[in-house]
Amino acid sequence: MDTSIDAPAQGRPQRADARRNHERILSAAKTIFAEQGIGAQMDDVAAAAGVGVGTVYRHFPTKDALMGRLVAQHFEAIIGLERTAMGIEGPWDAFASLITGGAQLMADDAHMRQAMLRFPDSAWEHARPQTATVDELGGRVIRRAQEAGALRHDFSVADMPMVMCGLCASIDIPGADWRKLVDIILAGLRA
Amino acid sequence: MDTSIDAPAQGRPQRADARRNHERILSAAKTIFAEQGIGAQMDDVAAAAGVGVGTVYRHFPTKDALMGRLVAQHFEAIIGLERTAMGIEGPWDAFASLITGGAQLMADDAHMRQAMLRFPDSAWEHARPQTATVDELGGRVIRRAQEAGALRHDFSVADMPMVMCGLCASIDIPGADWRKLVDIILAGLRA
DNA sequence: TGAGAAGTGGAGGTTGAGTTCCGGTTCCGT
DNA sequence: ACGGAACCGGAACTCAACCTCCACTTCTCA
Repeated sequence: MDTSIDAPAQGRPQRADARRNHERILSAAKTIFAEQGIGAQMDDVAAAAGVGVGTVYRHFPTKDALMGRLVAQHFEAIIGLERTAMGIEGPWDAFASLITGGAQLMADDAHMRQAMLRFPDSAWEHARPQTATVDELGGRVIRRAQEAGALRHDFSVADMPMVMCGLCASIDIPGADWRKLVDIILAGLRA
Repeated sequence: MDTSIDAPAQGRPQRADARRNHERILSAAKTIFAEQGIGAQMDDVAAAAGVGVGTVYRHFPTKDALMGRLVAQHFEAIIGLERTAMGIEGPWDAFASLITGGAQLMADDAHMRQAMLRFPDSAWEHARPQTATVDELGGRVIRRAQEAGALRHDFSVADMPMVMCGLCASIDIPGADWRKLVDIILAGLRA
């Protein structure tokens, strides 16, 4: 995954051990936040990465920044989903794959759910560039489905977070089947 | 609203000022939590009730207990909604009023949303009796709509939390119109 | 290989929110 | 009116979590 965002923009390159630690922290943070949710502590992340807290703070100036980087990573996954969707022939199928795929992505990743529902806005700021791309590509998939007369015309990219957040919240409900909600929402979205 | 749950079960009755303060705290807590969400502080609740923190803790042993009592109150509101729904003639209209009304109830109350999405199970314990009734009445409304052939047959009471949580999460998305999601879900639920 | 820049670790400072404690006050039965 | 039980208030305690600081270690370049 591209780490250039976190590396210093100029000057001499990061030392090898620093680069290694950066990756370890990111990977540990993902696991820890997925397991313990937003309440996970920086000390835990540091321990899981086999590193001191000070090192974590050297790489990410604040907890928000660390969480933000994780959000950004997840949005990169969604961008991948969108590119795949754009390659699908049927306009409706492409759109449906976006919803289903997005839900599946969240179902597989507790951290992403936490991010969607509980991360403070301040953490989302760090993922601005990614969210912009997500909106741009998502908009295209939506427009194509609408032009084919398959998708409700009053649905827009701005409504995607609402739908995805809704699905996201439902995944954590014990004893509920989120696939049924995907089904219901897709049925409700058909033109 | 019934306060007997919080009053001591036996012994001499509460003093008049204590009873008065109990109500004031509950009412202030509702406002404060609705405005500020789960992050609201006990000191703020006390201030809004025109009372010291000590008094708040005399009436509710912990923040969880106070929040739990509020959750219970909200479920009582939902029970009211269900009774109203049972009086509506059209089986589908009755069901739709439940979804719409429940969403509206949550839209009006940030505390309820916080509770749905973020409360620890420990706080929900305080609302057990109410949730049981909610399920019982909700089940009747759902069954009636299904018997009339208006509602998908694979939908059950167990799916209600999923739908409501989904709606709930979407309400907090900035720039989104949750009424549209209600519309989409209802369209998807029609048989 | 050695100098010094870059990086590390983790004890402890700081802050903020929940809870306790107890001297003072208010209510109620006699 | 009065005694005492119940109740009140809010300063202070406690505890947990984020973040800082700096003595020490590791890497890199000449």
